[in-house]
Amino acid sequence: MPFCEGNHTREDSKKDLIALEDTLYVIGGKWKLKIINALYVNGNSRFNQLQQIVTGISARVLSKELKEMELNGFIKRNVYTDTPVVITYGITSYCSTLGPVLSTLIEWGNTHKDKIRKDYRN
Amino acid sequence: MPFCEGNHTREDSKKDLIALEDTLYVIGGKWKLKIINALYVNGNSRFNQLQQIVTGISARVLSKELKEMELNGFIKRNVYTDTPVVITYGITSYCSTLGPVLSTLIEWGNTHKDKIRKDYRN
DNA sequence: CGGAATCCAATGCGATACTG
DNA sequence: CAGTATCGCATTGGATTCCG
Repeated sequence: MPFCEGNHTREDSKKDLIALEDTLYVIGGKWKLKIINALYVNGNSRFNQLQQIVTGISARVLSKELKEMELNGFIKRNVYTDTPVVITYGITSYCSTLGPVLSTLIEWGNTHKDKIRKDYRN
Repeated sequence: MPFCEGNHTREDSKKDLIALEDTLYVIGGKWKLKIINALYVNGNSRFNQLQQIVTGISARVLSKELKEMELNGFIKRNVYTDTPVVITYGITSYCSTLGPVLSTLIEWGNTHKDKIRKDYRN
C-alpha cells in the first residue's frame, strides 16, 4: 500500500479503484483539467481569453467543455449585462476542491520535466 | 494562488501550466492511470489479470498501452522462461513517483463520490 | 465578442478471429 | 496464455462559416 497510510485491505483497494474511476470520469479527458487550472490561476476569464491560455483548444471544443462543466457544477458562467455584454467563466467552490489534485499534478510535472522532454523531444 | 504556498508570479503560472500539460501528456488518456493504479495495488500482474482488474479495457488497447508505457519507462515487462512461459508487468521506480498523484485523485473521488453518483446516476 | 452549425478527417476502440 | 491483425463503427475535433 504505497500511497495510503494504515492498513489497506482488498476491499479498500476495490474502493480506491472505483474512486479513481469516478474522478477520471468527471475530470478526465484532454481539456478539463487544463481549463480548470487556467481559471484557477487567472480567475474569472472570458471566452477568448480562455482560448488563448489553454493552448491548442478550438472554440468548438472549448464551448462544449464549458457547457458540460457548468452542468456538472465545476464552472460558473457569469453574464454582465453592460453594453456590450460581458460574459466570464469562473470556478465554483466545488471545483476549487480540486486544488490539491492540480498541485500534485503540477509538482510531478515540474519534478520530471527533464525526463519528459527528453523522451518526447520537445 | 490557491494551491501553492508563497508568492506566485505570472512566470510561475506559466510554468505551472506547462508542468500540468507535461504531466497530462504523459499520463493522460483514458487508461494509463487506471493501469498504473492496478499495478500499484496488485503488484506484478499478468496480462489477463490486468485486463480483469482494469474494467472495460480490450486486449487490443491494453496491449498498446502497455507497450507505450514500457517505452516511456513506467512499466517493466518481465519474462520468466519457465514452462509455460510467464509474463508479468510491474511498475518501475519512476512510475512509483506517481503515488501522490494517485492518492490525491483517489481521495478526491472518495470525498465527492455521492455528488458524482448523483450527477451521473450510476 | 461569444458562441452554434455544418462538414469532414483522423483517431479511438470494440468485436472477432487468429497465432506461437 | 499473451498477444496481433483486420474490420468497421463511433467519437473527437479542426476548419470554416454564420449569427445575435
